[in-house]
Amino acid sequence: MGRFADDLIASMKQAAAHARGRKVRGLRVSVVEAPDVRAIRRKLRMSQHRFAAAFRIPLPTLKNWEQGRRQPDAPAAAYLLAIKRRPKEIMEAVKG
Amino acid sequence: MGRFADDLIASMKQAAAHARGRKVRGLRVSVVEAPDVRAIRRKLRMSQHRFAAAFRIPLPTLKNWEQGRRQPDAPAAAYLLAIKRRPKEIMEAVKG
DNA sequence: CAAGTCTATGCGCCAATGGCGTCTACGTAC
DNA sequence: GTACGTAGACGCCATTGGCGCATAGACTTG
Repeated sequence: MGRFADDLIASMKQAAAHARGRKVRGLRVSVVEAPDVRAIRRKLRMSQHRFAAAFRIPLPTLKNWEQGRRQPDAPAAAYLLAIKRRPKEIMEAVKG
Repeated sequence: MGRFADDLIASMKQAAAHARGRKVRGLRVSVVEAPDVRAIRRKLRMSQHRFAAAFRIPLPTLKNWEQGRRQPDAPAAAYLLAIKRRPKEIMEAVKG
């Protein structure tokens, strides 16, 4: 299987997990839809490593999100939304 | 005591908590210094309620941070850093 | 003065996440 | 072949996220 197939599978797992339980933290429901981290990253053409470094997200955490093993909590979801919409500005803002 | 004295006390509590244990999550140390949330918010002249809403941070979470009861995790710290440096852009980015 | 509103502190509670390490697997290049 | 970089999978623990409720000032209004 190629990369795309793997991605599809991963996405489906995420979708399944997403549809299954919408609880995010403390039994509640998230207000902001957690953006698709991988899609955002791929769009920026960055490896997990670089993406994590650029936005100061611990690599294991990013992996957890992309693999659907963990769900970004509310502040993280907001952060990702901001990254999605203004990647360059955010990258600049958190640099150095 | 006035508002400023209260703020000072709160800040000192935070400072104490900060100096005491530098662990952030999973026994490790944070790379990004967690910005002073209250300072950022005050600078924007927003109430906790509005600040939380504007940046999609759950109000209780914001309170925990400001009271020094909890420490923003790495992604949250990065988010706060971004907010500190480009408040308006971020606010715009996560709006709607 | 009292009543109501807004703002913020303090704290208990639970499940979920953050964060790390390790192992495995795939591709490409040397 | 071997080395390297990227990424998926999973175990583990302490800490946080997230909520609710009670309390306490400050400011306005009746």
